Amino acid sequence: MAKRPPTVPDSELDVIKVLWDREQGTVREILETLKAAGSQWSYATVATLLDRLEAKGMVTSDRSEQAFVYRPLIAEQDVRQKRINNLVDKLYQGEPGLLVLHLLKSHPLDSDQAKEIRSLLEQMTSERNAKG
Amino acid sequence: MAKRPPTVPDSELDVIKVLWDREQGTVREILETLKAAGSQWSYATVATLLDRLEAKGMVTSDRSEQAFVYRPLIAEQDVRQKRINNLVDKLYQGEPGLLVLHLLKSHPLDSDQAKEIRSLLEQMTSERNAKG
DNA sequence: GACGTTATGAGACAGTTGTCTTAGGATACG
DNA sequence: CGTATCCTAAGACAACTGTCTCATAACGTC
Repeated sequence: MAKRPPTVPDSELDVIKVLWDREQGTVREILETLKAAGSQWSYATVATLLDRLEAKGMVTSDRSEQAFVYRPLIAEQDVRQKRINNLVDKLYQGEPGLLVLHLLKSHPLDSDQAKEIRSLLEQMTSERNAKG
Repeated sequence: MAKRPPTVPDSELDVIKVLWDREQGTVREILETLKAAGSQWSYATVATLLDRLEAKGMVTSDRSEQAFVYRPLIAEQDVRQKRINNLVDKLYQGEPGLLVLHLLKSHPLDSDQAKEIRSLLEQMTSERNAKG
């Protein structure tokens, strides 16, 4: 039964997000950043999470300093993409448009974003027209 | 450490989706439906998944016939909502608009949907204007 | 060179998920 | 009634997640 492909669960996500923000960091630095944001995790928890991320090839570490310095190997985009695809496949019949519709109906947007979305849509439509 | 709130993992989701479609069903009926859609699960797997869903209060069962008949207690909307909220919180800074933007940029829509989205947006905008 | 500070390694442990086996009870039908 | 069929119960088991403890190794300081 084909081993499941590696995923980035929520707790690991919190850790790698710090790396996306600051490009790199040691366990302690990440821990401090997370603490500042309200996390209660212990040093060991963060270290374990980084280990697991490394085992999955999502981050690398390099020991030039006293402590390992971790750097992300995957981009936030990749994780977003995976999560979206899963959501769309599982709950929106593979139709991203349905998800968009649902989002617009159930979640209020601020008007800047509404504007941006509209102009993006117009742009897409005119491109399509220009081509077709 | 507060127990985690109940979730509906992917495998259970496949099962409850069948119930959303047909309102209710026995283990065997669900199994057959899933098989028709390409699943390889055994009878026992489906039964376990239903048990777990029931333990979490997501479905009920009622034995009037020979076999238990299961019915969903939660709606697809609920699960969608939870998954979206998680996605938006974890990867879009709590801003649904960012997710919409991302979806539009990275996933092509067919033009019917594009139209629908545009008109929904227009409607929203005019409502806002009418009110404000 | 002994001592405290920090870092790593190893691994524990419970809860969740994905999937199944097996034993035993109820049903149906000859 | 005996046998084949279908059902439920019980639980197994490995992989994954969420968290942590503890031993031990390296570093810097007096």
